[in-house]
Amino acid sequence: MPNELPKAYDPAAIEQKWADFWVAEKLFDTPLNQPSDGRKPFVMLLPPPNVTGRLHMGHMLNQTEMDILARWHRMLGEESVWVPGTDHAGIATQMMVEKQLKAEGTNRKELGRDAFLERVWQWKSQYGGAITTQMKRLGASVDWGREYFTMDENLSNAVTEAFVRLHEQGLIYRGSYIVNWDPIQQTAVSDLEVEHKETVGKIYHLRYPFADGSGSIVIATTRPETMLGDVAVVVNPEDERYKALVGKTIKLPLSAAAGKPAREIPLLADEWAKPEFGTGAVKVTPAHDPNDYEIGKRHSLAELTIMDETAHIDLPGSPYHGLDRYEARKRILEDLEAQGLLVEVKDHTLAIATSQRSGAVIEPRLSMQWFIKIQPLADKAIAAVEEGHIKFTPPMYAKTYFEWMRNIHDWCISRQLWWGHRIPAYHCPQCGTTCVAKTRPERCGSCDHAELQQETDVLDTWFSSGLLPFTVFGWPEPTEDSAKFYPTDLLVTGFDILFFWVARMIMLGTHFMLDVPMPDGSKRELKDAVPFRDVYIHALVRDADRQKMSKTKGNVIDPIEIIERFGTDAVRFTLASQASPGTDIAFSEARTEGYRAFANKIWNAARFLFLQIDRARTAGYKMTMGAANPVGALPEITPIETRWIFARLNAVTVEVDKALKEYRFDEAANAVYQFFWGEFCDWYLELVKLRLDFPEVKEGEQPIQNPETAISLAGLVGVFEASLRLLSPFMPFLTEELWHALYEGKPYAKSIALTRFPQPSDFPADDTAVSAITTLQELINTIRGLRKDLGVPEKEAAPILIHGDHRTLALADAHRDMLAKLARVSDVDFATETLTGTDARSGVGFDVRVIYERQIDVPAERERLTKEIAKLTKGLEAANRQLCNEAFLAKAPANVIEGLKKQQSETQLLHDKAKAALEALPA
RNA sequence: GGGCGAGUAGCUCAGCUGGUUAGAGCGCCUGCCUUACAAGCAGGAUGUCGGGGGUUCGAAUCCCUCCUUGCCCACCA
Repeated sequence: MPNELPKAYDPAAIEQKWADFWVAEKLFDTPLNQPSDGRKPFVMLLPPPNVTGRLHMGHMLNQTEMDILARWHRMLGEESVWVPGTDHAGIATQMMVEKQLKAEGTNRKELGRDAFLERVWQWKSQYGGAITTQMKRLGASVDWGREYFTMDENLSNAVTEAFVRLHEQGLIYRGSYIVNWDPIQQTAVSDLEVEHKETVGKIYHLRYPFADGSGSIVIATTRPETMLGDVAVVVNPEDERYKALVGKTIKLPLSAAAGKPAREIPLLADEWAKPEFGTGAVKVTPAHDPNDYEIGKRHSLAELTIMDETAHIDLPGSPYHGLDRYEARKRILEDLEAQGLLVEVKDHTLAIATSQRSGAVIEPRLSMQWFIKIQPLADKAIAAVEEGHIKFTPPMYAKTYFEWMRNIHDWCISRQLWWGHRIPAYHCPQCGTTCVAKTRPERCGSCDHAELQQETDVLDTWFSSGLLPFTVFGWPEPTEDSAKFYPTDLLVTGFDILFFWVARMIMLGTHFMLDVPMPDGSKRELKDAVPFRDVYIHALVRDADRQKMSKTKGNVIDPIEIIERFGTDAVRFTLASQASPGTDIAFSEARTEGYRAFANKIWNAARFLFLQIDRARTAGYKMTMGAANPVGALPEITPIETRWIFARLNAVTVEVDKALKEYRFDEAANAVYQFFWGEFCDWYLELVKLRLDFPEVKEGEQPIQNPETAISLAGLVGVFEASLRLLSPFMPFLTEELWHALYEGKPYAKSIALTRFPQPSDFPADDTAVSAITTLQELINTIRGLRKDLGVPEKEAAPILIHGDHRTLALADAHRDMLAKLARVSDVDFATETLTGTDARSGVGFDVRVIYERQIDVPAERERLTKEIAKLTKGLEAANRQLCNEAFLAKAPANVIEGLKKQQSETQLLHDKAKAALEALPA
């Protein structure tokens, strides 16, 4: 029997069961490559977590938001397709396995490329599923039938295809350029993978003597070790101090190597040198600094590489050969000082570039890399957002996006790693030609050599993930899925990958999909080439003190641990209710406790309901549970509170619908919370108890059925069932459990997730009922407050005397039972005159007196009334000021004036009554 | 150096396309085990909306300025 629910809600007892059920039953799977069935699809791509990842609160927030939307759209009857997958995460995964190897006393080079890759796959099959297992525990309603891994064969083929096409289109080039070099990973990384850290370092002024012995020039540098690679010194052509010296030759200190004399380098003029900075003279090291590289190009200078891949000096014959860069710096400074060439050392704040993954200080390095010529892609990506084909929420992120996109640099896509998509380029060892092809060519196209070697570099992980919105649907093949599901509707993600991923998807999506015709064969336009139509950027989840969560601070909240304590639904609700766009979430357990209480409230409301159902059955009432259909008009005899709660349900569904359309998860969550707790539980359940009278059926007697009771019970069940459906996108576990319990294991659908989401049109609005209940609530609240101040004991009933307008009196008269139940009113009597005095209080349409012998606390009442009068006076003054203002009356809209007038007269009334009450107080 | 935000009750945050007397949750105070729920019920207190100036009939909301604070981007030796 359903009423045998435990008294308190225990999420741990039910959640795993439903999580398993949803996956096992493939409830959220959609058929692959089927022609459209005419339904509107709702398509989202889950931002693929790294295969090495563990679930954190950011994931949980992301998945909660996406799941609310996926479930909502699904319940609206749309084909909700939410594609999950994991990213191979080149650097992260390779690091993970290399760490293992190190512990075993070996390394990847010893193992060799093939064996190493085998190890990585082995690692992946063993540990790679951790994060998806955690996702399943969250109840994310993703389509597991479409789960992918970015290194899957089909996706890898698509990556190759994309690379080859870009190369054919002249958008990929290879060349020797200065890149951000990570000396620990020994790979190039893109600009985005570099973090700049403000650090107080030193700036050194070094004296470079002229070769002719005619003097010297002092240069400034923060990296003195790079002087070994200097090929020139430049000064600004307008710099009066140095104008005359330009053209002189410098004898570069410390550059003498075994058997070789010191190198001589020229002093040149270049705009780059800013007279006001440092000494105004800049040393030029083209192979180890991006600016110097440019200078070098302008003056056709040599590019002298002096460091190896591990940032050790690589200058055979030099005394510094083999030294680590910092050791070399130390030695060089010592040697310069010994020669009297170290002029000055000053503190200097600079932004040190470090590698995001390894933390290594980036060493700019000249090396052969692959790049994407980004401008043509960026142009389309900018247009897509400018023209409104992609909408950002919150909109301010569009500004950030434009800012970055308009200052974009070519993207270095090659990585000197082993784990990843290997670049489909082939080098001829004989003639040195490189060709790009989908498959390995038999022979070199230039010299016919037979043994071409594939490029050893792999692609930046973000290259493949940037293609996902179309590759997951089968691109480059023209599939039904692609026709139906591209563009996806929405991307939900964090701002941290706005450039890494979002921007790249937009660039690659608009680029490649523009070439794919529309399902009807027509040419695709930019608006349909975009990878998604909406981007919702969510906040960062911080700890309760607004601190960023980090391992070093030890304030990381583990979602799995927290859901074990509070239940997944409570944690989801916490995140949703805080998810106000543009604001970070300070995750506090206190709040989660509050929502656990909410879950418990729902649970207990269900217990109450089930108890009533059992009582009704015992009394011979027939119960039908199928309430998921529109309610339509209510029968004549339907009591007012049931009319009211249906009208409220109508209003709250409007609110939720509006909020979710705007991605206002907080507003949606607050609306359902307020409705369920503040209205359904606090008022409706209490009121409906008055109708639920089930007399005991004696042996042999025919049960007597009260139609009002029957309709109330049906209303109660109907509203509760609708509430469960309304709540289910937010709290899928609890609602699934209770919904199945309500139908006693024989529900009309396999899951509440497959039912219809409550719609405004399902529930009749009823202004009369709403205003009646509102007035009764006001009356009850007034009586409750008065009783409290009079000191009437909680349990004791007291009679009231009421005076007021006809409508209010009629309501009070007709609903004495409500007053009795909710305000402990023992009897209602009517007065013909205004009621004042210490035991009376006024509402807008009434005065009410509670008859009770104990006198009120006069000083307390005086204080209360004084405060109230002050507040009313303030409001009154404000209103009067406005209403006496000609300009206001002339310019303000009519409805505002009307509203103010009405409010003014009501306030005046309350003010006068309060004033009278105060004056009536005994001295 | 450039860009984008934030400052509202003790705490975390709504409200900000200007319009009635600024809200919620948590916390706090008081009284209640009222047979769905003490993870509960009822009642209560709490804010010159960061400071200053301006626009307007009307400003938490728009503009200027200052203060405090966060984030992103950046090749200044």
